[in-house]
Order: sequence, then C-alpha cells, then structure tokens
Amino acid sequence: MSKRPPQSTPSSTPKAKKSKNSGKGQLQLDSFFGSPSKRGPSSTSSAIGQKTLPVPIDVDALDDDGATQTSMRRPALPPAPASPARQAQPSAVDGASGTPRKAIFVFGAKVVEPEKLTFHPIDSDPVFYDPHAQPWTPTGAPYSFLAHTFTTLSQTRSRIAIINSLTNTLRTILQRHPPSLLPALYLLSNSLSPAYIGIELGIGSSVISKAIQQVSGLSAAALKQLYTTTGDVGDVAFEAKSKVRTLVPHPPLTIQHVYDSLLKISASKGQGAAKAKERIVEKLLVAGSGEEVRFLVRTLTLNLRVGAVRTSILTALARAFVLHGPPGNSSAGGGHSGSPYASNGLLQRIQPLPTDNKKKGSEDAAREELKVLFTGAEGLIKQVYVRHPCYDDIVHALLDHDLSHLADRVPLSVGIPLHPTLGSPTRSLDEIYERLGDLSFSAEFKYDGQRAQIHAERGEHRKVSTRIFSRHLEDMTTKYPDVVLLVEELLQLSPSISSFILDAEIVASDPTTEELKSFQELSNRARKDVQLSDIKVAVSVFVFDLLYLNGESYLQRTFRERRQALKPNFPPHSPANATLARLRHVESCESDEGQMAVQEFWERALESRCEGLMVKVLDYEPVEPGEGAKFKQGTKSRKKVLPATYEPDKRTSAWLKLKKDYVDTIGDSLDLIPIGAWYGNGRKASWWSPILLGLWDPETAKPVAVCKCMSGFTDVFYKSLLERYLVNSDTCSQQPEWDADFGGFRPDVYFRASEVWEIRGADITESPVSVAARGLVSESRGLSLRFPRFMKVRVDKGVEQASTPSFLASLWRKQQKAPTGTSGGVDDGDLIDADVEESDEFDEEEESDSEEGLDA
DNA sequence: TTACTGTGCACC
DNA sequence: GTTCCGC
DNA sequence: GCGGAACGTGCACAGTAA
Ligand SMILES: Nc1ncnc2c1ncn2[C@@H]1O[C@H](COP(=O)(O)O)[C@@H](O)[C@H]1O
Repeated sequence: MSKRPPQSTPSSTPKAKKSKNSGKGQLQLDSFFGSPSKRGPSSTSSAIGQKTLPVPIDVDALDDDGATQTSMRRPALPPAPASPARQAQPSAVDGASGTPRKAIFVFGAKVVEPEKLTFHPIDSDPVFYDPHAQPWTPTGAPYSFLAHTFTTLSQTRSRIAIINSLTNTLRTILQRHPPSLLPALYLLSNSLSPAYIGIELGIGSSVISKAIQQVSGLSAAALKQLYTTTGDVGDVAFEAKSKVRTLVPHPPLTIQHVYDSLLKISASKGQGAAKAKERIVEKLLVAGSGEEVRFLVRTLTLNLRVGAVRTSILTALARAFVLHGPPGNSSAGGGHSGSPYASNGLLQRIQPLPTDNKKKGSEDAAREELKVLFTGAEGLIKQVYVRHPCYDDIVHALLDHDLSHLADRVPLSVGIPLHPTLGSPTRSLDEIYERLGDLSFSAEFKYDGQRAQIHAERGEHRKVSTRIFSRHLEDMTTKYPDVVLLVEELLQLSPSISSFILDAEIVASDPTTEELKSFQELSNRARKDVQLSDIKVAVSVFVFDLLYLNGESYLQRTFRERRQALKPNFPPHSPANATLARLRHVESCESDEGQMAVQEFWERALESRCEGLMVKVLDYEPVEPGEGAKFKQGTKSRKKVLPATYEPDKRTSAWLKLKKDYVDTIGDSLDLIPIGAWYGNGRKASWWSPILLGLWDPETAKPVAVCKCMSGFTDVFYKSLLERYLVNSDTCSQQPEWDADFGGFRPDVYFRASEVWEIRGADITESPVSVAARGLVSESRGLSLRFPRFMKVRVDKGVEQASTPSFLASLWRKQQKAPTGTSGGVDDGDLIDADVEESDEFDEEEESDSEEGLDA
C-alpha cells in the first residue's frame, strides 16, 4: 500500500501551505476507500420552528422572481475604467456568461497587473467586480464563479483579502442574478439550511468514494493513495477527474442547480437512498470541471476549508449591500444622507488605485466614510443574524427592504434559536479576578450536561408550543418530551406568562435523590421521537438565563436584571412524577460574598460532579466618555471588558469558564506512550495526526492503546515527530511490528514504544473501542479519556514508567465517587480534597469510600 | 424477526 | 469539546 | 482576541445478514 506522507526528508516542511483547511465532518480514512462498506444514510427530516421557513428551502420561489428582479437591479455606474479585459484569469468567472470581462479589480495580496485596477472602493481583489457585467440570465449564476471564489479564498489567510473576495463575489451575484444570492450563501457557508431546520446530506465516505471511483475510473487503492498524499478528499477528486478526458462538454453548473442537488440528496431517504444519493453525486462530479470538482466534493464532505465560514460571510454580505444600494434603486447607490448605503457620489470619489499605494487625501476621506457605512452595516447584520440565524429570512428582507428595516423584519423570535453566549477558558480563580478587576460577578456551577435553549409560547386557546434547541441550534424538541411537559406545567402554574426563552443546562440525574449523573449517562438517551413512556434517563433542567419574556427581549439587559426576572418567574418545580424533568436553578455565588466564599464555592463545585465554574459579569460597565473601547482599568493588561448583556455578536465568549482540568495543580493526567498514528488531513497533511497513545501494562509487558490525541501539539513538535518516526524506519512501520494491544484502534502506522508523554484529560470514559484496563472496571469495555491533549514530553520517564491500567482504573473509581453535596443544598462544609494525585507514581489504590448520596 | 456492524452526526 | 495558528 | 482549522469520544440509527 501506498502510504506516504511523512517520510523521508527529515525536517521537511509540511505541505501545509497550500490549503487552508478544514473542518469537521471528517471522513473516516479507513473507510474512505478500503472498505466494501456501503450503508446508508440516515437523514432526518425537519421539524420546523413554528415560525416559518418552509422545510425545504423554498427554492422555487426564488426562481420565480428571478428574472424580474434581475432586470431591475442596475449596478452603480462609476465611470468605466477603461481597463482592458483581463484575460489572464482563465477563469471561470466569465466562462458562463460569455461576457468579456472588462473591469477588474484586484488587489489583495497578489495582484499582478496594476493597471487593471478598476473602480472598487475596497481595494483590489482577484475576484472581480465588474459594474458593467450583464445579468446572468436566464441560466443563473454559474457555479464556476463560486469555485473561482473558493480557489481565491484558499490561497490566502488574510482576513482582509478573504473579506474582499467575498464582498466582490456577493456584490457581483447581487448585481447579476439576485436569486442566486441565497443558494450562494448556503454554499459559501457550507450548509444547506439553518441548523434548526435539520436538513442533513446523509452521505459519508462510502458514497463519495464510490462516486469518485465511478466517475474517474480509478481504483479505490489509487484513490486511497491520493488521499494519503493530499489529505483532502476534494483534492483527490480533482486529481482523479483531471485524468479523465471528457468528450462531451456539459452545460455549466449553476449555483442554484448545485444547491438544489444537495437538497435532493438530503431529501432522498429510505430504501435505496444510498444509491440515489450516489447517483446525484456522480452527476455533479460529471458535470463539474476543474476546480469545481474539488469544491463540490469538499462541499459534500462538509469540509470546505476555505477560511470563511460565518463571520467573514456576514461581514461581506453587509458590505455587498452597502455597495449595491437599496432595493429597487435603479440608479445605484443609496445615498441620501443618513442612508446606510454608499452613494454614487461617494463611490466615485474612490478612485481605482494601485494596490501598493493607498494614499491620497480626499480619497482617504471617502474611504473613511465608506468604512463607517461598512461598520454600521456589519454590526447590524451580525446582530440580526445572531438573534435570528436564518439566511433565508435575512436575504429576503435585504432584497425587499431597506437595510434600516432589517432588525424589525428579522427579529428575535420565539421558535427560532439565537446564538448562545459561550465561555472562554481561564486557568485559575486568580486569573478570573485579574480579568474582572472589581467588577461584580456571579460564579455558577458549570454542570456537565447539554445546553438547552427552551422556547415556549401560548397560541390559540392558550395552547403551549415548546421548542428546545441545542448549543448548535439543532432542534431537539423530540428528544426531550419530558422537558416539554415540564414547560407545560410551568405555564399552567404561571398563567401570566405568555412566552419566554430560557437558557439552561439539561443534566442526567437520579429520579429520587436528584444526584447528578455523568454526561456519558445523559448521552444514553434516545434521540429521535422519544416517547415519554420510554425515557430511561431522567433529567434536571438547570436554568441560568432568561432571554425573552412575554413578548419582550431581555438581551440588552444586564445579567443581574435578567436573573432577577428569571428567579421569581421560573421557580423550581418538580412534577408529581419523579421520572419527569425537574426545573432547578443553577447554584451560584457572588463576588460580593468575598474571595474566600468564591474559593469555597469552586471547591464545592468540583465535589458536586460539576465541571467547574461559569463566571458572569453582572452589571453594565460604564464607558469613560471619549473612550472608544471598553477596557478594564486597574491592571495593566487592559483587556476588553466583558459585557453583562446577552449579545454574542459583540462578544461570543462573554463568560469565563474554569474547569479542574485547566488548572495545573489539579486534574488528572496520564503518562502515555505514542504507539501509532494516522496520516493527517488538511493543514496537518504530511504530519502524523492524530497519534495513538497507550498505557504500559506491566503484566503483559506491552503497551495497550487508550486513546488518540491531536490537540496540544505545536507545528514545531509535529515536525520533530516526523524525524523521530520516519515511516519504514526502526521506529515507525506500516505493520504492527512492535507488540501492543491495539483494541479497536487501527492506525495507519505503528510506532516503536520509546517515549512517554504527559496527556491531560477532563474525565475517564468507558469506551467501546479501547481495551485499556478492560476487566478492571468492566468485562466488556475499556477505559479512555475525554478531551485528551498533549502537555509535554516526559523526558524523565522510560516506557515502563508510563501510567498503567490499574492506575487508570483507580482514576475511574475516584471519579465515580459520590459527590459530597447535592444540588439543592446550601450547607455542607467541605474539605478540599487534597487527594488528587498527579500520575507520577502509578498505582495508587484509592481509598474507597462509601457512597453517601443523599441528605436533606 | 433479530442481531450485528458500519456510520453519520450529535453531543460534549 | 481543546488547542494552535495567522492575522 | 477573533476566526478558522485541526481533530478527540461515543451514541443511536439504519442497513444488512442471519
Ligand atoms: N451555569 C452555567 N452557565 C452557562 N453554561 C453552563 C452552565 N453550566 C453548564 N454550562 C454548559 O457549559 C457550556 C460551555 O462550556 P464549554 O462548552 O466547556 O465551553 C455551555 O454550553 C453549557 O452547556
């Protein structure tokens, strides 16, 4: 077999440069080719928020008004820049329309022909905006145009360049074929619909692999080889297809068609779905040419890796509209004073300028003006999006109405999830005080469950409709009928409440004692269409925020105010049936109670089966007059102050989190032996990643695999690994040359056990794959590590001093110990358990201790 | 019908 | 989920 | 500090084989 990446060329530099990469829906390498697998998909159909959005995005409607809209949209007309057509770009850009390109615009990093500058207020860019281009009718915007954008994006990491390219792309589509804007946004963001609609492709490695084989005629082995080399399935497809001669030219793909094909893939379900999906994929691959194929496959693979996912797109969308002007404006540019759009006059004051020098006085003033418009529109669009994350609604509003009405037309809505506030990691309480200075804050238990954004509203006859959304905005209402019931009871008890949005954590808990259970137990719940009667894992709902109440948004209120409204309106509640969901409030401690109290609270959190603390600023921090940004004063660090409002568009991580595994002195680490690895993907192609790690089992005198690890390594470290583990050397082999128990892990290559690394994790888990410590706590399953990451090399340790299965088992037992307090309790003294040991020495048998679980 | 297994996708 | 990197 | 990109674990589901 052909593997090849990190081999030879010691000290080689990874090829990483070329691509930017990627994302997350990873394909399983192993299955990518090799296997005879097939298997179908599982798609989900959508449940929709009561508020709207036709389930399948309403594509047809777009088609309908397409033509008309197109014709009414006229580009702004700055004086034509008399620049020669740009032939140089082979591209795609023009291909489909047949319009010779005249104006260009370039800038960005790599512009080669300075004389080509065209009028473009924001700098040059390889994706040209041509104010005189003809509409893309009747066919619609060509996919090759997007492919060209993708190619351009993937050649730089500069945010500025990325945003410029995106802006020109969107502006161009807006000008030449507005109906393509929406599908273009979905393709650019590598999604099919808002998350809460729940449209999934339902294809994975097997379908894509087979389609590529089919279309290219190459064998699975050949493709695997390409994959190993490139670390990107899209690149594989591109290479594979480039070897194929196409005899019959295909009509060009359009953006709309590609998007529709994706919807078709996701709509195909049931028997034979896999085949049907595969056929659609094949058609796309056949019809695509050149770069299109690369990006089609990356799209299908949910792995666009182009350096733009969300924020950049929103920024560009805002700019494109500012430049394009208001709807229905045939003379371009909005422009009266106070308009959010750029006027023609303003645009004209910005001359094409050579990329290398952006100077000039009056022009600077114009650019300054434009920048102000940009900033305003960007802030607006981001805010609207975060509160109502739906491109359909936003685009429709933008196409039909003035920017200044956007917030009203696309408001925070019950039934549509908003983006959640997150927490950024901190290393200690000291760091928290350091960052917050003397701001008042509340520290809360950080429960180990699942985020839930709960929406409810009374409809006709006061009938309650409830939706529950996950952290990633998926609709999981049907997973929690018990919580839905809880909500109904709450509303029965509080007749004056007509609607609300709560932020909460759902945690598995014992139905009788309410003892908190682990995340792993929560994850045993069924996910689809759960019936009340077959719920096996009872939960508590710990509410911590109130975002909307009785028709009113609370997002701009301070946390102190939101919490003050939360407590009386949503008191704790336990349904008569104890196996149903309970409503609880998170435990909290205020900074006013003093540093000592906070310290004790943190210790209590750790003893209560919580991950740690979540720390939230309570009050609005006044800004010094004349000061632009809000900075904390006091310490020299001058970090931006955290907002007390719920506005993730301004600061996604407005809270601070402190978890035990972030703290050096506590938290478990293991000393593990690298015993194998896989070929990395994307940015890490040509490096070993992830790495397979093992314990040392003194009984068998060999390593036993425990987990994979890919986090915590620096690029420099990766490079050094290549030298230490050169494939086909005496430290690294494609065969399992050195005896070890690999359990269910099948790495691409095997390492000779020779070093020991300190690996930190958050928890020990029971694993279906690992066989580490199997027999010690479970006969069938081994133990593994949650959130493993590399800390450092233990140069002082030999392989035989690595952590052992019995040590791992002891950590597991310690973790299973009952918490000292229960969730409702107020009292309970606590001692700080000093018994958390570092893994230095092995095998420390824990003192077992009897469960204690309940108390008043 | 049942049991197995691969796999997509979702949490964390 | 964690972490690293470039901007 | 942001935005993005690498990937971790493990579940229930859906298809297939029995
Ligand atoms: N009291 C709390 N406040 C906010 N988030 C919490 C709280 N308790 C648990 N969480 C969870 O912690 C998550 C953020 O932590 P992390 O995912 O580690 O960054 C949130 O998405 C919540 O699901």
